[in-house]
Amino acid sequence: MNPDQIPKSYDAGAAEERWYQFWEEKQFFVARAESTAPPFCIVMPPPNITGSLHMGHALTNTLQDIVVRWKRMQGFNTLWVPGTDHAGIGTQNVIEQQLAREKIHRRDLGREKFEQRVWEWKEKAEKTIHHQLRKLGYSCDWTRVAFTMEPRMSLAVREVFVRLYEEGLIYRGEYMVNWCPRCTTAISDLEAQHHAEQGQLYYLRYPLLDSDASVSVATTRPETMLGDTAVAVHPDDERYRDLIGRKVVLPLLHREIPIIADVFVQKEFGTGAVKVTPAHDPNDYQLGVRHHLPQIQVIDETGRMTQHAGPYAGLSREQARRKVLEDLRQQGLIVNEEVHQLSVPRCQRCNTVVESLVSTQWFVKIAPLAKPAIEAVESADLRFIPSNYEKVYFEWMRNIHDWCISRQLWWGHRIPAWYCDACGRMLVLRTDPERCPQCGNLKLQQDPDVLDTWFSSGLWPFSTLGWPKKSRDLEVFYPNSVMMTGFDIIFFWVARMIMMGIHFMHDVPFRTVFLNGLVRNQEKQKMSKSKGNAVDPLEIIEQYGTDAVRFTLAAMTGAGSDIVFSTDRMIGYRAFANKIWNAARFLLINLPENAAPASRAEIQGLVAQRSFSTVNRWILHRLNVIVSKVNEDLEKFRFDESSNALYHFFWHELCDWYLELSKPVLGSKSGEDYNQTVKTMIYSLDISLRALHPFMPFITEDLWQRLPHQGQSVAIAAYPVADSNLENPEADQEMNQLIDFVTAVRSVRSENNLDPGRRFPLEVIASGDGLDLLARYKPAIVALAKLTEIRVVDNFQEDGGRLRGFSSQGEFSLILETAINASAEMERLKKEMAKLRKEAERGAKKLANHDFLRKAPQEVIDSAKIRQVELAGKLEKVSAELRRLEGR
RNA sequence: GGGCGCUUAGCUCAGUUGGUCAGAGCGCCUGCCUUACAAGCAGGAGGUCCGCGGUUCGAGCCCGCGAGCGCCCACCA
Repeated sequence: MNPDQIPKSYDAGAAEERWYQFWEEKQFFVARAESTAPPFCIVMPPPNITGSLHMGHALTNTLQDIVVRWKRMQGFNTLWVPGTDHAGIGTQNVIEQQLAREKIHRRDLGREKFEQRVWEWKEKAEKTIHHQLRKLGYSCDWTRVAFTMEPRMSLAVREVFVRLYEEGLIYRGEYMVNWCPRCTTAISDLEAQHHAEQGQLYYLRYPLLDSDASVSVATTRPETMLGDTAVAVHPDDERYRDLIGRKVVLPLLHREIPIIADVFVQKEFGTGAVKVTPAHDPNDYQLGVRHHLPQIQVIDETGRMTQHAGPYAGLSREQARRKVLEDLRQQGLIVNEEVHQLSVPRCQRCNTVVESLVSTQWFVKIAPLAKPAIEAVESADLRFIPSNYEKVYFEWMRNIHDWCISRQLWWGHRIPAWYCDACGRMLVLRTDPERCPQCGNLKLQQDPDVLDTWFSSGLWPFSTLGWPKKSRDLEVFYPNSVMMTGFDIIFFWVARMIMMGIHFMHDVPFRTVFLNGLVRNQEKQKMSKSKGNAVDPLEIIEQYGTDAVRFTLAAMTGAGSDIVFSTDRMIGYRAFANKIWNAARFLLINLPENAAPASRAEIQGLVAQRSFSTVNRWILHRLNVIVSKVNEDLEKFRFDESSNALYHFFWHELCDWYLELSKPVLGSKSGEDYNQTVKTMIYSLDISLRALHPFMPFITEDLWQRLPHQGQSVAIAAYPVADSNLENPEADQEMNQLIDFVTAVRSVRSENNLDPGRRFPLEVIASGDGLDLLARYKPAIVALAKLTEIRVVDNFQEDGGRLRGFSSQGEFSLILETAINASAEMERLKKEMAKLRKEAERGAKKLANHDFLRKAPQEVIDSAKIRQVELAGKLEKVSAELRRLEGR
C-alpha cells in the first residue's frame, strides 16, 4: 500500500465518526433470548433525568461496556439491560434537586406545569444521554429500551407492593419520620445526610412549680422547647431523685409539665436533665410513647411554627429560635451557652435541615427481607468486589431500620391504596377499584402519596426482564451476571435489589457486585457538580479521543481504589492509540498486494514447519501468554492489570522488538521466511486488535476493517482464546538472550554518548549458547545495535579506541575510530562494581546463615547460589576491565 | 461514638498465597528528525517501602503500638 493512503497519525475524531456510521448501518448488538449460547446479563444504572454525565458515570459505563464487549466477543448471549424507570434510580431526587436549585416549589408551578416541566427535562435528557453514550463508545442501544420500560415497571411495582402488603411486610402508620420542609415530604433515613456542624449548646432554666428552685436542661434546638411536655432525668441520679414526679413551669408558654425518670437519660451529659419534645425529636418521641406524654406539634410541615407555639406562631424555625433565645435571655432563663459540635441532618436533595415530624406514612418491615439477603452474601451466593464492601453491607443490613417508602411528592409510582369515603375502608389492590367492596360506594380516593424512587429501582433486575409475567428473558437472564456501580448507592440501590430479588425471585439478583471507586480530581477531592470541580467527560473525549479516555479509566481502576483523574495518563494513552495506529500503518505499507488474512489453522500449520523462525514463534508465544492473562484478569475485574499487560505487550514487545526484528525480513520481499513473517504479522496484529477492542473500540474496529481479515464480518471478530499449541518457552528464552545482548551493546553506546546513527564494528568473545546466538542472529544484531559487522575473536586487541561490555551471552568490544573517554568509562564501571558488590555481600551473608540453609526451601537456596555465581563472574569481568583501563 | 481504608521514586499508583519485588506510567537527565510513529527511538538517574517494636532463617507483605490522611455509618439533648 502507498504510505500516502493512510494518514501518518491517528485522528480519533475521524475514526469515531467512521464507527458511528458503521454502527448505525448494522444493528449488531441485539440480545437473543432464544439463543443457546451461555447467557450474560448486566444491569446498568442509567444516567439521570437531567442528562448530565459526570466522570463517575463515564467510569462505570466504560467498565461495563468493556465487560459486555469482551463477553460478547467470547460468544456469550449478552443482554445489557439499560434504560430508565421514569420514577426510579434517583429520578425523583433529581427533579426536586433541580427545583431547589431554581428556588421554586412544585406548588408554585401547579400540577400541570410541573409535569410539563419534567417531561421537557426528560426529552432533552434522553437526547443528550443518547449522544453521550454514543460518544463513550457504548455498545447497547439505550433509547430503544428506555421507551418500553415504564409500563412494565409500573406493573411490577404494584405487584410487589400488594404482595408485601398481604404478607404483612408493608404497613401504614403514624410514626416519627425525617421530614424535609422544603420538599414537604417524608424521607428515609438514608436520604437524611448528617454533617458535622458547629453549633451552640444552651442551658435553659425551667422553674419548679410552687418553688423558687429550678431545673436546668441543655439543648441545641431552643425553639423546640415550645413543644416540651416533660423534663426527664435518670432514675438513679442523686441530684434529681427528689424532683421526680414534681412539675416545672415551661417558660414563655407557662405550661406545667412533669419531671419523669427514664434510664435513657445520661447522667453525665449536660446537666443530667433533658427537655422532652415528643413531637420533634426521635428519642423524645420514644420517651413520650413510654410515658404517655402528649405530642405538641409546634413546627409544621413547611418549617413554620404552628398555633401551638403561641406568640411564636407563623415564624420560621430559624426566626423562632432567635426570638425564643432573646425572650429567655431577657427573663434570665439562659444559664449558660457553649460551643458544641453537632451533627445536623440535611436533605440529600436540597440540603435543607431535616425536621423530625410525626405523620402517617407507609413503611416496609425490612428485617425479614434483610435476613436472607445477609445470608446470601455470607454463603458467597453473591460476592462483592472488592470484598471489603461486604463488611459495610453486613454492618448496615444487620442494623437496618424500617424503610419509609411513602413520599408526598408529585413524581413517582402512586401507592396502590384507596380509601372509601363512605365507610373508611382501605383497599390495597393490583388494579384500580371501581367501587368499595364493603359498602358499594363509588367514591374511592387513591392515596395521594408516591413511592420512594428506590422502591421501584429495587425491582430492576427482574422487572426489566418482564416480571411479574413468566418471560423467556427472565428464565434465561435471571440472576443477572454482574452489577457494576459506584459504591455510593450500595445501600440505596444494591442492598434493596438483593432483598427484593431474593424475596420475589427466590434467588439473588446477580452473582457479583463490582463496585468501582470514586473519581477524584488532581487535588484528590471528590468531583461533584456542586463543588464546581467536575470535569465534563465529553470535553475530555473531544480532547483525547474516546479510546484514550476509556483506556485511561480502565488502566486506573485498581482493586477498590479511587481514581485520581489525571491528564498526564490521558496523554500517555492517546500516544498509545497513535502507536497502535502506526504499527498497523507499518504493516499495511509493507503488505504485498492481495495479502490474504491469516487464519488460526494456517498459523498452526506454520508452527509445525521446521523453517518457521524463532522470532515468529516468540511473538506467537507472547501473544498467547498475554491473551490468557487478559482473560484471567478481566474475569477478576482487574481492569488495570489487563490493560497494562496489553499496553506493555503491544508497545514494548510487538513494536519495539518484533516489528524491528521483522524489518530486515520484510525487506527481502520474497522467500519462505518472508511469507511466514507476513502471515505471522497479520495474525499478531489481528489478535492484538481483538484483545484491545473492549478497551479501545473505535481504533481497533477501524484498523481491523482495513487489515486483511476473515470473512465478511460486520464487526471485529471473536475474542481471541489462548492457544496453548502456540506457546513456546524455548523461543521465549532465546529471544530474551537476544534482547539481553542487544540491550547490553546499546547501553555501552549510549552511556558513552555515541551518535545512535553511527555504525561501528563489534568483536565478541563467546562460547556455547552465546556463539550459537551470534551465529543465528548476526543480521538482526547488526541491525538493532547499529553495527557494521560482528567478529568472533579469542581475545581483544588493546588500544585506546575500544569500549568493553558484558552480557550473559558473552563479552564484547566496540571498536571506535577515536580514543574513548577513559575516566568517564572508569567512573561508570566503579559504580557498577559497587552495586554488584553490595548485592554479592548480601547474598553471601544469606548463604552463610545456617538457619537459612536448614529451613528455607531448596529452590530458594538454589536460586540464591546460582545468583551468587553469576555475580562473581560479572564482578570479575568488570574489575578486569577496570584494571585494564587503569593500566593504560 | 462505631466501622472501613490509605501512607512504596519528584507526581499518580501496581506489588495476588512472606523468598529475583524494590516495579509501571508520567516527569527528569543524556544522545538522536534511524524511510510506521518526535503523540517517536535508544540509554540513564531517582526510594530508610510513614515511624517504632514483634513473629520468622527471611517482612512493603503477617502481628502490636504510634503518627498523618481519607471515607462510610450513627436518633443521645
